[in-house]
Amino acid sequence: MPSPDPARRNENARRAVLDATLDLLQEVPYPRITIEGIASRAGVGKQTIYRWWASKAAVLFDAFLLLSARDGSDTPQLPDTGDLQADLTLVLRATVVELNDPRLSDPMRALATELAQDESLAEAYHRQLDAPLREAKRQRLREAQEAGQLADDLDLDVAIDIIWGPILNRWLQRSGPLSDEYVDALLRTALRGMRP
Amino acid sequence: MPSPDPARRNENARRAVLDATLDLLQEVPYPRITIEGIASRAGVGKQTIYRWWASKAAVLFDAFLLLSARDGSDTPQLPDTGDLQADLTLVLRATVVELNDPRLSDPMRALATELAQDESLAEAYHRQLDAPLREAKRQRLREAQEAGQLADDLDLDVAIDIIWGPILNRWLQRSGPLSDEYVDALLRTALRGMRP
Amino acid sequence: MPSPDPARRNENARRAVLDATLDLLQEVPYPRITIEGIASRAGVGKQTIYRWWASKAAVLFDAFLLLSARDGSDTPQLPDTGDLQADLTLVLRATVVELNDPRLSDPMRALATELAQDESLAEAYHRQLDAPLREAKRQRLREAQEAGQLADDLDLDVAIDIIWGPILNRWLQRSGPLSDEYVDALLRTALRGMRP
Amino acid sequence: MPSPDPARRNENARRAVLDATLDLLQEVPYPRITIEGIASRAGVGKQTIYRWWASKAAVLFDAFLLLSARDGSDTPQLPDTGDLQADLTLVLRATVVELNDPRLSDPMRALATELAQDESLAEAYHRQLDAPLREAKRQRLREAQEAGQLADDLDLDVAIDIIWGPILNRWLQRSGPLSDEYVDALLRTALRGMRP
DNA sequence: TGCTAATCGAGACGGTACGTCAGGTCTTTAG
DNA sequence: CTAAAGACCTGACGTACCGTCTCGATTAGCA
Repeated sequence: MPSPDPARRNENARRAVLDATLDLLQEVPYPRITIEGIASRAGVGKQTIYRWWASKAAVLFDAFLLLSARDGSDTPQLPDTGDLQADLTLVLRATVVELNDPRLSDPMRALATELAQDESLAEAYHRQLDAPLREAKRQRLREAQEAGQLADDLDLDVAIDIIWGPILNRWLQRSGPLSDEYVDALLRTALRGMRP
Repeated sequence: MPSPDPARRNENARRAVLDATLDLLQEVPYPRITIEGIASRAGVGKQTIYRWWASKAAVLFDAFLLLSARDGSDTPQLPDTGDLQADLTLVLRATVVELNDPRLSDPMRALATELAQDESLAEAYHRQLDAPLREAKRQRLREAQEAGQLADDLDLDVAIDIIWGPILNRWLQRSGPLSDEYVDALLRTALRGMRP
Repeated sequence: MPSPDPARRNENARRAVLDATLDLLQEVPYPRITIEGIASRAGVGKQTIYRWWASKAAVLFDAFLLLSARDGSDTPQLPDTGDLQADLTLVLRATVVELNDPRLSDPMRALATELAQDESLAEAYHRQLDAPLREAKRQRLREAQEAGQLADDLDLDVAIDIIWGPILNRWLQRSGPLSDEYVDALLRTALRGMRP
Repeated sequence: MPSPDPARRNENARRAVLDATLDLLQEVPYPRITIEGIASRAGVGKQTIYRWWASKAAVLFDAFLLLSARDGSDTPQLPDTGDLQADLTLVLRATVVELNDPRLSDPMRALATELAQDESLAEAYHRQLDAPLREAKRQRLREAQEAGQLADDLDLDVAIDIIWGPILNRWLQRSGPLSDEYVDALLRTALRGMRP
């Protein structure tokens, strides 16, 4: 039972599957999306999906890779005007807009729930999708640290968690609305703990 | 088509369903648990489940209510030795132990993913399960605030999010290990931003 | 588990069940009639049906008894003008009209299929419903025999089967249309074999 | 929603279903046979049955086609020794043996009750199963007619009904035992009416 | 530039679970 | 104790998808 030869893979079919998945995510709640539905929407045989992807979650994941490659640059970067709080306010407010937009929020939720259930998928996610983003955040904080705006002994990964964790948690668990005021209050308190 | 009369509900059947659900959660990953499986394990007809619960998630939710009522007291409370950081360290370390224990972690993950997908269930969760816990946290912080250990203008809900959000997010997204060191580093930075 | 005491039986409930059954037979094909449907239509508890009847077929049977008692006299009789062929033509044409009328044909079909499947019900049918009718037929033939219109050695039960069997069979198996012409042709040939 | 492509039909599955049906008919009263039971006995998915057959009755019908194709020749024929009464006695006694044998009688009863309830099935039955048999009967009678043993003006279809109808009716309605004596008495009277 | 082997769309297949319906039993409340 | 009501366990219904499989009909890489 040899695994399929990637060289012979039909790129059209691959794109059709991922596009169909993204389309369906706009129309149907993720749990009700089926492999058969994706195949039929993509005009593709079911076997073509089973040949190249291990699970519905794997398709979803690749669809996200495609989406990210589409609108994000390859090496994401946070703005750096020198004013950390202002820059983060900008970034987090933009994030909040995205998280409040069903077109982005629904697919993200789908991926998030798959990550929560599937350890190996979570690993792939953190390596391929989250890592570059996290590195950009870390880089921005490092620059602030080097500029003396953050404490020298601050653990930057903890800092990232403190800044982004509350928002992501509030979003995913629906524990409250995500507003600009919330972002401001969060950043005010969070950053206060990080200054020298 | 009248909805069933709660007065005639068989408490034995209700308990059997919830117990079976909790049992199965120890054995089978939540997505592979089925209504049929619960019914058969509970020695109950499928219709009895469909009569009283709207979905598998609703059963899961009630099972959690039962579980919480079982080992948590009715009005949870955080320890108060006067030393906020020490108390929170204790609490968070205990939380981390729970989150690292599959017996608790797996069911919680199941509920968390359902909350992420189902708005009305999330509402019920926050009202019935999360609210009392959150109130306990708020109460503990308020006492610290009144004792002058926290800034007067601190938004306690934001504070709660900053303290617990990073941990829950890291746990659910599997973005990194949950260790005592992480708890300590998190609390150190988080609380520093909240002091007067 | 004593069987119920017939003396305490509620006649209203009994009639309501049988009437509901007859009503439903006008509206729904017999195989899709359910005990629950009868009970609900009759405004009667399911248990009341299960207490007094052994099966849906038993209810059907009693409904027929009621129906027969209603429009047939207690001791049915065939016309006797002295002209056997004319009398039988009259009777069979009337029978054919009934068998072509869905309002009568459908319930009869229902009973017929139950008889074919359930030996004890068939026995009850022949004893309670068919016997008087058959006796009337036998009586009419006997009179013809005594009047010298039929052979002395003719087995009257065979004669009855030859006269009515083809019609009933054609009706139940739908092997052809039931018309007056068919009745006439049938009677002509059948009776020719029975004359002295 | 196109109907399935017969070219892709799996003959093994088809045979397994029909064989399983015939097997079950030997073991379980027809009304208690279920599609699930057939599927499981045949080692076949339920959907495979629902894909190719419209109802349990349709499966039963095809099983009968198979059975008939098995032991009956393609073009059945009645014996012709020149002595019509002797030939028919032979045939009807054989029929009576079959009708008294549960292995044949039970499935026939099942089909007969379905025919009584389902007009389109009855049509298919008469076209595919009954017609050739009836033609053979008609042919045998025609030859007797041409040999001057039957009246020239005899309607052969009525004659067939008079000969076979009483037996089938007595069998299906269980109105009396089917014995050789009954066959003889029946034939004696019936044929007497048909001679020139 | 054909050969040939893998991929492709299609969809039948053996299964599992779905959510519904009804069967027959049991319990509750009222008369 | 009967009866209406209806919850209960059971099991079958007919449907939807699962993941595997087979079927021609393209391809795409090698010979």
